[in-house]
This record gives sequence, structure tokens and C-alpha cells, in this order.
Amino acid sequence: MAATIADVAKMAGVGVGTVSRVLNGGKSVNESTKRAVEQAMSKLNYTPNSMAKRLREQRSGIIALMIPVVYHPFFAQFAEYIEQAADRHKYSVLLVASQQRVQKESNIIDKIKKREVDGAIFVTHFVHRPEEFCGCPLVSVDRHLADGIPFVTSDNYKATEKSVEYLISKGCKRIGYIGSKPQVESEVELREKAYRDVMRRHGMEECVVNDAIVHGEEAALAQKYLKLFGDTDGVFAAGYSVATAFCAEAEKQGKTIPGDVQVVAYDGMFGSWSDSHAITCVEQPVEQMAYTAMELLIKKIEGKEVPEKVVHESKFVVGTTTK
Amino acid sequence: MAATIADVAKMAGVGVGTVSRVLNGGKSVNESTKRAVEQAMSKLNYTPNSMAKRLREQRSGIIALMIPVVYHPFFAQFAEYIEQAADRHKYSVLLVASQQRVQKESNIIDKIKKREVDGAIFVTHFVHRPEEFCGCPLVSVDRHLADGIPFVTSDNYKATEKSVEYLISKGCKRIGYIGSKPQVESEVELREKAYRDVMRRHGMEECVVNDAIVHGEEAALAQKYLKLFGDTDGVFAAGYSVATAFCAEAEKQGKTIPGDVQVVAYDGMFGSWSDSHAITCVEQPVEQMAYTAMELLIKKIEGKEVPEKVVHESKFVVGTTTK
DNA sequence: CTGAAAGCGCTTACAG
DNA sequence: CTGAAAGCGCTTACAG
Repeated sequence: MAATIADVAKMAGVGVGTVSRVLNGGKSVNESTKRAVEQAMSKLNYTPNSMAKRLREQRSGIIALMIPVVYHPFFAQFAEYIEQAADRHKYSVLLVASQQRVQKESNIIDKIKKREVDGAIFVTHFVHRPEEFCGCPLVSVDRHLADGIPFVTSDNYKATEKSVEYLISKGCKRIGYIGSKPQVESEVELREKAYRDVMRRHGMEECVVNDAIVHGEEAALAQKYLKLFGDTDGVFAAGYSVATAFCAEAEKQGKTIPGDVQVVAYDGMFGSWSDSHAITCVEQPVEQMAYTAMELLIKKIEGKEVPEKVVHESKFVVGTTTK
Repeated sequence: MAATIADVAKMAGVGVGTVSRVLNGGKSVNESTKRAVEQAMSKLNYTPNSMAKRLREQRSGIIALMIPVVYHPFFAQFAEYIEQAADRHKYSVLLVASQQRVQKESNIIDKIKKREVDGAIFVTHFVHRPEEFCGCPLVSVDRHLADGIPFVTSDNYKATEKSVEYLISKGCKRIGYIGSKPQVESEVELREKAYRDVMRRHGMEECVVNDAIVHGEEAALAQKYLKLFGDTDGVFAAGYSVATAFCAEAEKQGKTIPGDVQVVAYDGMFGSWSDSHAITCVEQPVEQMAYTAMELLIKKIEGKEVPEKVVHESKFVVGTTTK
């Protein structure tokens, strides 16, 4: 079996405490003892056992990342940055994809209670009873989950406002909104609100299709929109999947973009992920959001005070779907 | 602090061993004792501590998944399925994205030695010294890493052969190969070999651009190909990124697809991820590969015998980039 | 600087 | 069926 700290101690002729001390920095250890211990360690090919260390220190050094799915540009990118941020802070990340099953989301809370992970970052679309989270170190994205659980988000309202104003400045006379409505209270709702406010301000009719759909129903949503508002010459699509579906569906029906209809999307096509023509879009500050989420979580884990909400500014990127 | 098994035992008026027994199935425990224990557990809001359990049982219940990047269709999809497979087998998955840094790949081996994880699935492009892996439970994808480390792959040779033959059957007279050459021995090399064999068999010239590039250099690679072999009327693109880049670059240069040049890709566009026109492609059996990888790994962890190599058949999907 | 001991929270033979 | 004890492999006061 693998060598333990006791084996090392015996071979070096010292106590286990001393071995532990050289393991953890080697401060207040005599140079020659240190050398002897190190020699024994390498001779025995010793590797300290994390499970023991963690049990003793009462921390796992792992955080959980819960996302609905991995196979989605936003979540994949978010996961990528979370992993990097965690790495920088000496944490590992446990990946959980809920596949839209509420049960799996609750499992994470269990993992925290069982001390399998020290905390979790929650990107979720489900309703949970606030009591369920009872004091667990948690951070959320785009959503206020419960009191005491901070969340990070992008400037949904302002970015949408800007997008719609942009369509107007590009000559659109009739502008619609297509989105997949979140099933829970979420910052994402501000997108619709911003759109409606701009319409009102300009005395333009509000053309909204914003249904609560699940992944996979985007094409049907786009069809519904086109049936109702096929005459719009500008469209704000409130998310990646919906934007993709809308463009495909519109072109299928013989419309040209941006000739017949100009499109601005929240989330765009995430750069090189796709080969699509570049959609004019609001690019979420995914990297910053991830880094902040990680920092907030660590503060929560360490019992420090954190703000309830952090908003990061997104970027407006002009592509080829507007004139 | 959180209640421990000792607290429960005291409250229920039994020994900790008994509590442990009801925790683990409740077999050979008297019904009434069991009830008493369960009552105490719920009254104390008791949750067993995984770290202690694991230290005692000498298993972490976690496997690591190492991929170059998350933000890539193949890897994201693979991660998704690995997570599902792990879940089914009662394992959690630790996500590590190497970002092409060899150091981070080695870190995983450390984590195994430190018993932070029970094993790992390695999707990697780097060379490692075989000794480094010394007996660790490992499974690899598309690559023979070292003796005793099984790997899963798709039928690279056959699928490529079929693709190139398909181009020929569709009237292509001059067919090229564009790919990003793996920097290590890998099954992926069979793609080039298959292409060359078919060319030879048909007495056609071999037009190959297959350089060892890193992510991000695909466009330059495509440009190089077009400069050298702009006259080809058929192209086999040996991977997702390269195919994407080639199509974009070809269209930029005024070529039509499939009019001027027909394209078949290894990996296609991964269904709904992108809004691209459907590329004719070899679809890797990602789900099966992931499931098999997980099963092989579990067997390795349990010390069972496993095959050195498992090949899964891929699917040929006709899209709009061929006639 | 260093050793012996206690303890992190479990599980598992071992007796009874 | 059940309790007391040993032990998983560490770290951390506590003495010296």
C-alpha cells in the first residue's frame, strides 16, 4: 500500500508531527531534520492523503458548479472560466449538469451538507424553497435565489435598452421581442421590461412573444413569432438559442437579414464556437461574471460579508444582422 | 456546529456503531432501535460527513475529467455524457480544463495519488512519460497513453475512408485533406492514412495540409490550404474547428459550397449547437464513447481486467455541403 | 525545534 | 441485535 505519514516518520526517525510540519512549509523545523524527512518521503514515494487532511481541516477544497447543461455556449464558457478561477484559488470544481431535473439541483445542497463540497455556484431555472438552502455557501447567476445568497448578473436592462434603440437608429419602424421567459423570478425579465419601455417611449407597438419553453422548442417559438409579427422589420432576440432559431426560421420563410428584418440578440453566437454570420449582439461579460461568482463564493465560505448583487457591464457588438 | 454521529448516538441512547448501521441500510438492526435512531437524526438535522466516510472507506467517490477546453462542442458534449454516466454510477466528476498546459495535466495524476479522486478520464494532446501514470486508474480517449491504460475511440479509419469515397461518388475529381495534426501518437492519425490510401487506390493526387497547430490558428491553416490546393473540388476536413474555418475561408474567397467545392467533415457541427448549414459529416458516437470510458474507468478502479481499446462506430450524416 | 497525544467523523471486525 | 474499541491518515495545540 501507499506510504503514510507514519512510515515516513519511522524511516526518518522523527515524530509524525515533524513530518507534518515539513509537509506544510517546513517552518520551525531544523534544516537537517527537514532533509532527513524529505529523503524518507522521496525514498518511500510518499504522497500525503487528501482525504485525511481534509477531514482534519474540515474543508474539502472543492466547489460545485451547477449548470442546466454543459452543451451550450454560455454554460460551457462559464464553466471554463469558473474552472480557471477555482484553480487560481486552489479549489477544484465538481461539475453537475442538472439536465433540467430539479432533483439533481437539490442533490448539490446535500453535497454541501455532507461536506463533500465547500459551496456551490448555482445557475438554475427552478424554484426552490428558501429553507432548503439553509445557510449553505451559495452564489447564483442572474437570479435572486434567497436572502443571503448573492448573485452576479449582467446589465440586462441597459443592454437591452441600448439594443432596441440601436434598431430604431438603423431605421426599424416596427420592432418585436422574442424570448424564452424564465420560469422563475430572474434578472432576465428585465430584458422584456426594457424593450417595452423603449417601445412606449417611442409610441411604438409592443410585439412580444415571450413564452416559457424548454430547450428544443425554440423553432416553434420562432414560427409563432413570425406568424404573429411577420411584418416586423426589427427583432430583439433575448438569448442565444432563440436568436439562432429565429434567424434560421426567418430565412427559411424567405426573409433576408438584415434586408427584410434586422436582428439584435442577447448573447450572440459566442465567437468562434459557430460558423454563423456574426449576429449583432449583446455580449455578456462571461469571464468577469465567473470570476466574481467565484470570489463571492469564497468569501461566503470564509464567512465574510458579501454584496447581495453584482452587475457587470456587457458589450455591444455590431455584426452583420443589422444595417 | 453540525451534529455528528456521536450526538445522534447519545440522543438515541445507543452506540455509534448502531447509528452507522442504520445509516448504511439498517440491516441487522432492531426495528425499534432503528426508529429511535432515525428520530434522533431528524431531530438533530443530522447529515453524515462524507470526508470521514471516505477516509475510512479509502475511496473518494469522485473521478476527474480532463479535457483541453470546455468551450468546444466535442468536449462539452463529452463532458455532459461523462457527468451523466458518473451520476448513474454514483460518482461525482471533477472538471479540469488543461487549457493546453501540460502542467495541469500532470496535476491530475497528483490528485489521484493524493486520493482526491479515484481515477481520471484523460482527453489530452500532450506527451507524458509513461512512468508518470504508474498504476493510476486512467482511461484515455483517441489515444494509447501507456501500457495498461485503456482507451476508447471511434472508427477513424473506416469513417474517413467512407467519407472520401463518398466525395468521389459525388463526382469530385481532385480531393484534398485538411487537418490539425495531433502532436502525439493518436488514432486521429488514421484519418490522414485512410485518405491517402483511398487516393492511392484511385490513382488520385494526395493534397494534404495537416499541420500541428493550436486552437485559434485554423483560419491560417485554411488559407494555406486554399493557396496550395485552391483547385480541389472536394475536401475532407479532419475535425470540427478546421471544417468551420475552411468553409468560412472558402466562402470568403468567393467559392460556393457545394457548387465549387464539396466538403465532408469529421465531427460536423454537433446538431443544434450552431446555426450553420448542415455539413456533411462523420458524427462521432460521443455518448457511447463517454459511457464506455466511464465503465472502463470504474473497472480499472475496482481492479478488474479491461480491454486495451474499444472502438465505437460513427455515423455518416449527409448535409448540404455535398451534392 | 520536536515528540506524544488527542481528535477530525466515520466504519468495521470483535465480543457479547 | 448491539456496544466498546481500533483505526483510516492527517494536523494541531501542549509540553518539553
